[in-house]
Amino acid sequence: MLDLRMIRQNPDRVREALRKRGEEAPLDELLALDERRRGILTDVEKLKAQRNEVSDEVARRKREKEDAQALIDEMRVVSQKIKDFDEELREVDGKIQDYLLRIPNIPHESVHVGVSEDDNMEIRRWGDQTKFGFEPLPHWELGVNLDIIDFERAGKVTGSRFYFLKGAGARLERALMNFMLDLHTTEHGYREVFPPFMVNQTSATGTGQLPKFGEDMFKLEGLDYYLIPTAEVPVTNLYRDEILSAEDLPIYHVAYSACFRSEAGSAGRDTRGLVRVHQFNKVELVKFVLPENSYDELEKLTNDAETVLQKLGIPYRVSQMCTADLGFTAAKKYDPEVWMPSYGRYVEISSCSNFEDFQARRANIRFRRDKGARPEFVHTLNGSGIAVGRCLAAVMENYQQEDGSILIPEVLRPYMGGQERITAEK
RNA sequence: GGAGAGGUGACAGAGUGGCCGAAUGUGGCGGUCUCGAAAACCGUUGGGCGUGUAAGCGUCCCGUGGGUUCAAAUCCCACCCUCUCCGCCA
Repeated sequence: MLDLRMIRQNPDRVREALRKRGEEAPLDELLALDERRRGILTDVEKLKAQRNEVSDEVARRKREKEDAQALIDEMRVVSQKIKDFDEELREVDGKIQDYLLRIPNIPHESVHVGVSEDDNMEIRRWGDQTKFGFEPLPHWELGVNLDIIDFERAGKVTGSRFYFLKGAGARLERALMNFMLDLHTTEHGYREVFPPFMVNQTSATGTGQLPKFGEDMFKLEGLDYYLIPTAEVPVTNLYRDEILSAEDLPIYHVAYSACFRSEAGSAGRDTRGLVRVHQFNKVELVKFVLPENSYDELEKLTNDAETVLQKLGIPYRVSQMCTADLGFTAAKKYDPEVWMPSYGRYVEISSCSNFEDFQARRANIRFRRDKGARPEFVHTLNGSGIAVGRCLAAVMENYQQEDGSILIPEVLRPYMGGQERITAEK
């Protein structure tokens, strides 16, 4: 959420920034509401001041056993006026909140302008695209052949876009998760948290999923619980409505969670395999930092995600999102993308963003620079470190052998009981 | 799920209609004292919004949201959360 006072002071700057994202925000209406609100506030607060003063006088007279009836009658009228004003104020406030919660973040000045995802820019590349001396198979065929992924029975048991992992496949998934968590906790300084997989509406609003993107989440019927689309939601909301002290910062958290996405509006896309499913595992990195450090922290965060891919030996590149592809909440965003032989292109496997104070303002996460200083909003960042399901697919495809077996990357072998290769079982 | 108890400032804990944004204690910060420290003593110590260059002024906040009243931490209603006992359960 943007700062209303900032919008009031720089409406043109905000309009221009949003235009770069391809958004038209109805700022005039918002600013009119804001003016209306402040007008009401001035009036109603005057009346309240009067009421407070007269109430004291009533109390005094009662104590002195004097008559106060005239004052009481007078205040009855004033109180009614206050009530009317308050009601109007509530209404206006609600509308303002609604506007503010639907305005996206402002892109950072270092983000290049674009009109679609085609304008995203590759900024670096690691490793060579995997070459095969044979016709490589997509991971969904490899998985079925080796009987380590079962889409068909998942369709029976649940529905489309679900899958079972079996045997070495299930273990490899677990190995990836543990490898990532261990890497980030022991080498990159993140503290592990294991979050709830459901959150309430306030939390989903805090990180920006609501109110605009409710249909992307699964909601529990009759309850104020949403299945999390990413651990970003519970972990960022850890410190909602809190004032941290500057010594606490930066805070780095890493969290494993299952992620649930309805994939509304993506019917027909990536219908096969593990790339686009309703439930997947992800290891997420979340940071709370001082505002002046957040862009350095974004670079480090992205590197931390990339380290996973380097250690696994999977070729990848990093794209910087243009203004049109930042998503609702980010001021700047990098997407590490892995080489996926079946797609013949790089596929997003992480997304590393700096939200500046956009989420912190929504979730009211603040810090105090010094004792007695007034609280400021922290900057929040997060990035996948990394998506486990897509990573499993990338390992399978890039490490497949001509005989249909899959070589296990060195760093995962300790997590696989020393196993070096996945072959058909039985 | 059933029965009961409770949610007040950083923490502990008073306050049951008016001088209570809130006693007192602890902690924090500043000071006196001291070679220094401790102790003791003195002072100070929340957040939001509006207004103002600022100092300040005003207003709101005692789990949340409504209501009663001239006036609510205090009375009423609903909800949320915590704790205890019972039931169920991985």
